Amino acid sequence: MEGSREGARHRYVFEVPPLSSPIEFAQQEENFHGLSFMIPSQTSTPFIPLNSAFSFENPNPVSGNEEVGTSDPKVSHDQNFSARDAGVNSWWKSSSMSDKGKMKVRRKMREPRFCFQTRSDVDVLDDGYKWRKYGQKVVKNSLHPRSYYRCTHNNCRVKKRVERLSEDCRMVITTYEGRHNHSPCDDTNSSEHEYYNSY
DNA sequence: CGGCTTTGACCCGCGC
DNA sequence: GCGCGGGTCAAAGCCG
Repeated sequence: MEGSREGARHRYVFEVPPLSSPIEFAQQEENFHGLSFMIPSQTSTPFIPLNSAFSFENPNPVSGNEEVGTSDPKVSHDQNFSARDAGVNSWWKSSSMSDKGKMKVRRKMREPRFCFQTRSDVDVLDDGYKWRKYGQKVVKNSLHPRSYYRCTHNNCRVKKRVERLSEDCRMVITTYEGRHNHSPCDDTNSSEHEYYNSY
């Protein structure tokens, strides 16, 4: 089962706001690097995050408490999808493990992170990258478990969390963390430049 | 057979 | 100090 691949076989039902396309928003947010991987230059697998809620995280948080806001009040309030529920713990952890079950280095991570909300029948949206699931967890205030994915590309530590809204199981919250050091749909070819150097 | 998912356990930060 | 909640690991099993 490969979610990301499976996603390509399904049709997403995005709710497209007529005015503010996430794409446009994305292109204006040059600073936010994590987003670039959401917009593959090749549209062979048309992943377009045309969702009703699309949010960025300030890559340079003022207080250290990153806010994950969304344009959808459902998410930011009802679902409490704040920085805390978006997994603030992950910022403190590095995946480098030296020994079995022992974290070697734990430090605040400054990985770019953003989340968005889509209406989809599948959990894992096909964004052109290959993801491997490494965990699933039932979280509080949510009827649906949260899934944890990691990019399978070599040395790419981008992670994402996927969870469904408890009140509307068709709505999927995807939170990306980190940025890819390679191109989408290009796991085998190593052209790693355009998404890497400007952050 | 290799890669992926599943799932229970473990670890850590935070709130009380 | 303790318990809770969230994130990650890793063994086992599954599947192409």
